[in-house]
Amino acid sequence: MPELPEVETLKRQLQRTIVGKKISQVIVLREKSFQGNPKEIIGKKIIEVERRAKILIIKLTGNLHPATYNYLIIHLKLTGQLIYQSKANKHTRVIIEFSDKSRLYFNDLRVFGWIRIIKTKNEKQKMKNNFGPEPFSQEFSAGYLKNIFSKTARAIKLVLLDQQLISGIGNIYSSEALWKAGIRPTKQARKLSNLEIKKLREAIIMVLEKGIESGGASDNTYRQLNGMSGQYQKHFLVYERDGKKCRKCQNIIKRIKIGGRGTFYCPKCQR
DNA sequence: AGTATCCTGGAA
DNA sequence: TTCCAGGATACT
Repeated sequence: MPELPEVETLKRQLQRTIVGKKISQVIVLREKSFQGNPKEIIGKKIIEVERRAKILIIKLTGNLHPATYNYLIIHLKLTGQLIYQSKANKHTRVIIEFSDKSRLYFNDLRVFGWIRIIKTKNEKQKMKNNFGPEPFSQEFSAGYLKNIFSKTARAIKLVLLDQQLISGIGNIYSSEALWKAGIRPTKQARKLSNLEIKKLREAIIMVLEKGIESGGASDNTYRQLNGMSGQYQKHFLVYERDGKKCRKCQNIIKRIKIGGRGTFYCPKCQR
């Protein structure tokens, strides 16, 4: 579930909570959830926390030259949670303990998520370069979208989910943005008009901003760093509203599948 | 471009 | 008991 707004919420909360702390212990309860040797990060301090697409990057002190750093890369995938000062439950996969005895719990019901150690800035940069532009960046312009859309016959919904083309949009916010822009999710990307592209770009930025303001969407497993739910699910425009009335035109919202993913739209006002 | 797959648990 | 789920990738 965690998409850009959910991961950004955690990034901001981690930044003001764990920066400066020293890792004293790493407990791996499920091998698959931690890639690399957990002993390698013991004794290291958290320098800063950043986000790229749906990934968290925690910068750590290195152990050789002062200018070398290590990085912890975290992908929450569908059901990952990062909770600070909680206690373990049956879905806890990794516990990171700091020297002040406070703890960060990585819970992940479906075990698709992971934590990974990256040892060089170069490797981190390479990882970051695999993603398309961030929606809040200058690069994410109508011109850029027009260019990538023109090259594909895929449905617009699938293009929005493609992390190599655009960073951070997942199943929830793609449905939300397409509804706001009045575009049918099945429409071929290359067939969008300039006006539709402009509207879609603005809609994407607006729904992601609203998501961040709401602390993310917690209709299911997502939680903020303190364990509390996000609130965006209370503001869903179309997502999970199948069978209900469209908020714009009162028509009934439909649910279909695109690329195997549940997709919600209004047949009347999304063309 | 479409489907299976990694896992677990809740809903149907 | 079967079906389905917010991500991403490896297949055909």
